Amino acid sequence: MNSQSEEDYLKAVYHLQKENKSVSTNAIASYLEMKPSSVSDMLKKLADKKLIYYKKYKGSSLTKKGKLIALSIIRKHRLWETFLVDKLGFGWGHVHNIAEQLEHIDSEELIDKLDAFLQFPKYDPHGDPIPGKDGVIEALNQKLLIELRKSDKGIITGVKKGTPSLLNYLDKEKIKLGDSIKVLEIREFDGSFLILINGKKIMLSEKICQNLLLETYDGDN
Amino acid sequence: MNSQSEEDYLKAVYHLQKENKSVSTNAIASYLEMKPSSVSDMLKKLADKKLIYYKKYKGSSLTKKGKLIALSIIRKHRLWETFLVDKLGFGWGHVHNIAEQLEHIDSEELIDKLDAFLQFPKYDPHGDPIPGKDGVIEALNQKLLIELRKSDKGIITGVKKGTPSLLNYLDKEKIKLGDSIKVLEIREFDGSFLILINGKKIMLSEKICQNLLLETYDGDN
DNA sequence: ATTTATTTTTAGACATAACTAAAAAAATAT
DNA sequence: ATATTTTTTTAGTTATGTCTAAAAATAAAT
Repeated sequence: MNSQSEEDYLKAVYHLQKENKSVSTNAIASYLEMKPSSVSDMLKKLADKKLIYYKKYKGSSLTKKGKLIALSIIRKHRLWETFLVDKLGFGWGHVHNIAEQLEHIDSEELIDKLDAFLQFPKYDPHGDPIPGKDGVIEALNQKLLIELRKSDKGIITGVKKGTPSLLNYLDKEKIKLGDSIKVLEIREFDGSFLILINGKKIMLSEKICQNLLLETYDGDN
Repeated sequence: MNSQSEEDYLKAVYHLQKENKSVSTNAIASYLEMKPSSVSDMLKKLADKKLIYYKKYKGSSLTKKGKLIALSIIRKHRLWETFLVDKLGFGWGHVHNIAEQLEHIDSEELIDKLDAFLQFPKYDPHGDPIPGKDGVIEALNQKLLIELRKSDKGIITGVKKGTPSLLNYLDKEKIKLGDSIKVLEIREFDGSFLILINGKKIMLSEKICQNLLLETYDGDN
């Protein structure tokens, strides 16, 4: 068994690791809000356990074993978030901290039964895919709204950084996962987007567009 | 906030503490499967935090504050057990260890919403009462021995008035808390009871029977 | 190519929460 | 009443996981 702390580190490396590139000690430290020296210590320990590859001064990356553990934590996190929103009626902005605790509960049977209770959801309330028992995670074809051009269409599937202020804003504007949008116009001078959503025209600032994830489908018409 | 460990100790004292009597260090140690020296250390800490009363060599008991915390943990434990059995389909024998972990999740909002989701259950799957938010717990189903009828069974849970003479008498007869008894016969003329306890038949006067508390379970056979 | 700045690691300190072994207090027995 | 046993506490050790401060390695700048 791995400690809660070890699990947090593995998850951090997983989230920071883009395309198998190794992750710097400082990046992990700032992600976890800890000092780099603490991270160094832990990396050594995780390397001893063969959960990460680690070369002094050269950063670290997950081994197969480490990645599987990270994915199982993420699986638990996202299933619990789904439970909190779908069953207990939490707003999607309020569940992260609680799921952060629940993800460390140790019982495979519990997660299997929770999964069944939720009817084997594929995505969590933020639109992030839920890894399977076997660690297989669906990489759906997501783009940031900011990457779209005029006339492109898409379906909102998630947010890049789920800060409460963003989530509250989306709630207020009645923008939710699954909504279809079409880009009507892009303003040169401030990068803001005029979009069509639920039959209404809405202005979204560049900042918002940098954080909205969409599944795009070919939108010539 | 209190650590998981501190919460476990408070819960242990709560469970061991019958009628405000103080609990011995050894009793806590054996309940938690730890060494008495470890318990001593922790008792000092909990006393500093005003969660228990503690006099060296004299045992410990919960303060009002400590008792409220213990009850809130028990509330969480029993709500989670109810969830596991009623919603996830666990057998009631399999839920304890998982609830033991879940009870330490820190979020009042979570517990309130879980309570509502379960439709404010009064008892957990083992039949134990679930304390309310305010720490009010329904007294368990205790009866005086005098209220039982022929063939009834029960487990001794306490005494109504703990006078020395009564306690001495019980000691002499080797009657202690937790002993199972069965009513064999009730004598009309003096109200005395003939009971079966520890495989032996014993006569108990009416006076004694008016002071012995039992948890009864259905005892037709 | 050296110097300077940044990143990372090491070394040592601290808190928590457990342990063992020994001392002290309380309870029991002679 | 004293001796023995049991219970409880103290003192010192250990493991985990954090920290600060200083040293070492790497990266960036002149």
